[in-house]
This record gives sequence, structure tokens and C-alpha cells, in this order.
Amino acid sequence: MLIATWNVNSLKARLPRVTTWLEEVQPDVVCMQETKMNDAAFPALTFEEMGYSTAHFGQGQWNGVALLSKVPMKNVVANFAVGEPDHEARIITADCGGILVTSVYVPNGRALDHEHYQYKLRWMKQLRAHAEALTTPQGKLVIAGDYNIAPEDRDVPDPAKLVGQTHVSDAERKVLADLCGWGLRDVFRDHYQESKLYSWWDYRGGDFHQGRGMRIDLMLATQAVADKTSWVGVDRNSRKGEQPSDHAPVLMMVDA
DNA sequence: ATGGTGGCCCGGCCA
Repeated sequence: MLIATWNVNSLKARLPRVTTWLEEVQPDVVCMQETKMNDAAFPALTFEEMGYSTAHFGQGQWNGVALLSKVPMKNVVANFAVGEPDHEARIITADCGGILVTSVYVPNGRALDHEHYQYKLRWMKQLRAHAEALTTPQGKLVIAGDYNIAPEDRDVPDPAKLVGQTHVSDAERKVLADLCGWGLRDVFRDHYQESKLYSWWDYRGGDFHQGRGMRIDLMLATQAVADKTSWVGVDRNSRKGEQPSDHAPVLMMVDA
């Protein structure tokens, strides 16, 4: 089963590229983020014609997450599975062919002294509670999406330049490590050790072409899933060309 | 230190 995550940065703006990509790559399950539309505007029929079941949790012009699945999808949960519901559309979960799959769009944080940063830290703690509520560390769970956190210094080009900024702070990395400590593996890191492998590049300043990005789109999987993961990759080509998202898809192949 | 690009939708906000 090929599972992908992609922050599309507006599904309305990206739909032609998304459908072309689905035809080429044929992922079985897709976690999508930043659809930036209402549920009524979500092009479910377009995806259904391509063989996908869909679930969307939107709120309008910001945020919005979705799941596409070619394998039977059931038990859809919009929002957190436990605790106070988030007031923004950032998380959706479903059972896709026996694997619990959660698509997440973690709050950006904006700045270390901003209220939004505290929201981000709280959000990550609730995400751990969400995982605990869904299953045990021995279960089959993938939480994939835009975490807006670069887990380690090797996930950014120049750590010294980012001191004092979001995405790399100790507190953010700690709440991510705490989530993984529950029983999730960063499957990309199980397969690649080198630095300078990214999933997001700012539109500005020619960052993509100059290799300035961050690895902030993560696929976290319980051990049972990670053990069956034969391949992981970032589809950099999808960051090229006309009207790209600023994120590239990340993919993992889970053997039956 | 700022602003750069590109979403939202048309004046800034957000990333």
C-alpha cells in the first residue's frame, strides 16, 4: 500500500496538478493538507471517478485536511479523537484497509513569543492523546502531514541562521519527540540518514533552486507499520514547474 | 533588518 502526504496549499489552485499526480503515482492513500475550502467545495466526485473514497474536514479559506483512499475507508473522525475539539480544521482520521491513517496540519506557530506558538505546543500534546485514544503502540497507525517542525538540525540547511525562529525550537522538537516516544517512528529517517533532504521550500528568493528548504512534512508510523515499510521518498519533481505547491509529496510503501 | 512569492480575495493576513 502506497501512502502519501501532501500539503497542496489550496486544492482549488492545485487541482490540475493533484489529479495529474494521482494518475502518475497511483497512491492508495493520500493525506492532504491546506485544502483551503469548505466541505461543499471539495471535489469529491473528481477523486471518486479516479477510484478514491474521500473524507474532507474543511473550514473555508484556511486550513482544511482530507483523506483519499483506494482501499476501503471507514470510521472517519474529523477533528481530534479525544479532548476539546480544535476550532480549526487541522486533523482527520480514518481506517484505510486496516491501517488507521491521520492527516494533520499542525499550527505554524508564527513566532516564539506569539500566542499561536503556545497553540502549536498544546496542539502537539493533544495529538499524542489522539494517538493514545485511537490505538496502542502495538497497533497500526500512521500520522502523516505538515508538522511545521523540523525534527533535527540535519533537517534544515543552516541551523545557526534559524536560532530563535519557529519550526526548530527546543520546545517544538520536544513535543514532537514526546509524540514519537509514545510509539511512532519517523519512517523517512529509518531509510535516509543524510542531511539536506527537504519536503518544503519557501516560494521566495529562489529557495527551491538553491536548496534552501526544510523537512517538515513527516510520516510517523507505529512499529508494526514501520517494520513493513519497504521504501520512503520525497517527490521533489512535484515542487517544480507551473504553479507548484510550496510542499512536495512524501511517500511510503507499506508491504502487505 | 527587511522583503522577497503566492495562497486567500481585492486590503492585508497568512505561510
